[in-house]
Amino acid sequence: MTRESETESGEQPALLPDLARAAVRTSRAQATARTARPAPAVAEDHPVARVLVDVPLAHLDRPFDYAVPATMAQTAVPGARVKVRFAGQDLDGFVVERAERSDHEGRLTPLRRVVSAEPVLTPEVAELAARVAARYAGTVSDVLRLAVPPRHATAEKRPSPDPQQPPPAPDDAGPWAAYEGGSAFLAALARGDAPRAVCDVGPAEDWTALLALACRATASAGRGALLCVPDARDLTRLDRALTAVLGPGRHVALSADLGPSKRYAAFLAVARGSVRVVIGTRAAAFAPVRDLGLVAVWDDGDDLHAEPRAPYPHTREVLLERAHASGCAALVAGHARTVEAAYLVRTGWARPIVLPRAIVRERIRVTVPGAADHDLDRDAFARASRVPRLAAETLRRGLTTGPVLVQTPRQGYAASLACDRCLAPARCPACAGPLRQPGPLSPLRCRWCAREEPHWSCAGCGGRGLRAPVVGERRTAEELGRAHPGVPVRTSAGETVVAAVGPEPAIVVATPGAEPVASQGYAAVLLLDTWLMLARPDLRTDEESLRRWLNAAALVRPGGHVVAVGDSAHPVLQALVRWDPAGAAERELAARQETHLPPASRLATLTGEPGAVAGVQELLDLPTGTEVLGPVPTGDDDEVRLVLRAPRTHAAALSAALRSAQAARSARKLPVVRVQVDPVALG
DNA sequence: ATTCGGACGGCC
DNA sequence: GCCGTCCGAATT
Repeated sequence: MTRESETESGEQPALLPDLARAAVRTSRAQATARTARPAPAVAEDHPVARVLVDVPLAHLDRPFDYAVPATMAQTAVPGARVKVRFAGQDLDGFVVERAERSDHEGRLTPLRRVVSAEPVLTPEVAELAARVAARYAGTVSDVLRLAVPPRHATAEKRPSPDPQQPPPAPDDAGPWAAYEGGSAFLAALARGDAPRAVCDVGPAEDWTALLALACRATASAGRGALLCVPDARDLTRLDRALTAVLGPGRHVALSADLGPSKRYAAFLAVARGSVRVVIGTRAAAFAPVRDLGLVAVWDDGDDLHAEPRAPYPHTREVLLERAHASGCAALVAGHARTVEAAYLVRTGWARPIVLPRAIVRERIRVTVPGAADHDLDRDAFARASRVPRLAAETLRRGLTTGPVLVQTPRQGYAASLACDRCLAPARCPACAGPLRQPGPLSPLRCRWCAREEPHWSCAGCGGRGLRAPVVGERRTAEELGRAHPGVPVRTSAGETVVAAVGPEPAIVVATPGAEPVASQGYAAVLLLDTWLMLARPDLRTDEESLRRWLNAAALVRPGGHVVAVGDSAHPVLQALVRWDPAGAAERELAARQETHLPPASRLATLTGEPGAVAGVQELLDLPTGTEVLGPVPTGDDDEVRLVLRAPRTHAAALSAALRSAQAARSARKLPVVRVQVDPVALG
């Protein structure tokens, strides 16, 4: 600190004697120093380093040229981390290119220091970061912070393992053979081709085996594979499957919760080309896999794939960007098909890979007991609990042969009430919003319009009785345990997620997304209180509900039975009964097209102080056909949100307009706003 | 004449 | 963002 403040008195030459000339300023003291000292030795070959400096400012988000001192000629390689003097401070940056000359008019400041000669930012990833930043109207610096993990010097000193020979191609297509287009996809990968597919993975299927085989086929052609999953639990499972299919040491798992040292060591093994098959959570989408042959994403509807930090890129989009740029193969796989995946199929970019209907029917039977079941129930347990007779019987029968999964919505998930006779959600007569009871003795109140409703009666059946439908996994477990003495009950929810259960009979109560895998599949699966999930006031409720039910139901063993408790007329439950993820996604895609929502349109939101949002809006040079909605108060602080929608043909222009408006604001020292392109939720 | 501070422009 | 420069106002 004292040193910095002394620069003016001419101590800089003493600090960096051989660089004094390049670091010249107009001050007389330094001018004297310049003539007194020998010229700095600059690298003979490619003396210019183009550097991406880690500055958060939108208008400075471009490479800056620096002189390469001769001492750094060999270490300041493209991809290396460096320290540079920028705006009077020492900042981190990456060399992206070495050049013979610079377009910069003025004198080039020398690089201050090469932090490490390890080329951690490969040209492909630098290019990817630029494309992702452009798509999401953000800065390259922000993307690089997501793409390159923090350095760990000790991990860097250790060598990475030697690269291995490609494994042999799979002997046969294994589980892929059952799928229409499955064997052809696998064979194309093994040939080193670049097939692109959307795969609706069927029920009672080990998806990790499918993905591991795709990796092996790709690796057998001598190419790299990159596969992203939503969370650590999926990663552990996939890790095991890859070890089984590829053998040990041929792949690596990248995830933030490895800790800094292991994480960086794994990253380096990838960057150095020691390992060519990479699996990981969302940050791994940027992994510098050599000679990329396949990118794949599992369960792309899971919102964990949406990065919460600016510029909020989505794993699927990052991977597809890589597939576009490198021309490699791509696989979007899940039990559910997202609207975005449906769009890839619709445009012909990807081919669908599906399980023939006949095989689906052999593997699973999904039933939604009609409302009549509830009325006819004589079984006191079935009436008192939320489990109609058919579900209770399925549970009982399942328990004679193995574990039964009971999915129940999370407590407090949608704290609305339901009619205790017909189970319809209690709705406000004025606005149809969900009703809730703030306290045990307080009157009902609408969550949307806040109207009090002391004399409610059910619009459907006229019933006056209410139940608090959110029983929660704990009470569900207690109820079921009492009804089945001697059967072990296990709960998996929230903090205490159970990864797997064995084949012995047990009641496994889980909240959505926390379902343990059963080693031999569940004998049966019950989905309780499905209307609660559907009652969530969210735009993507239907898709998200179906995805969670398909994921839970898929855990049955072949020939297993699934009972979903809810309104059998509801289109989402019908899609579940028919096991039709593709049809549901196509219908949703059509609806989104009509309402000009992504993926058929490009949507962006601007959030911030009203003045800042208005300021950015004024600077926007929007492409023709852009709709401007709002601004509308968000309810948080004093912030407002502006929504922009452009036809897909103008998607790039919309992002570009946003970026340049933000840059213009930033250059004028005015506050920028939060920009989200195609946000997962509008909230 | 000298010092202080706030605004502004540039950042290689 | 931060630093350096410039210029006007306050201070000796």
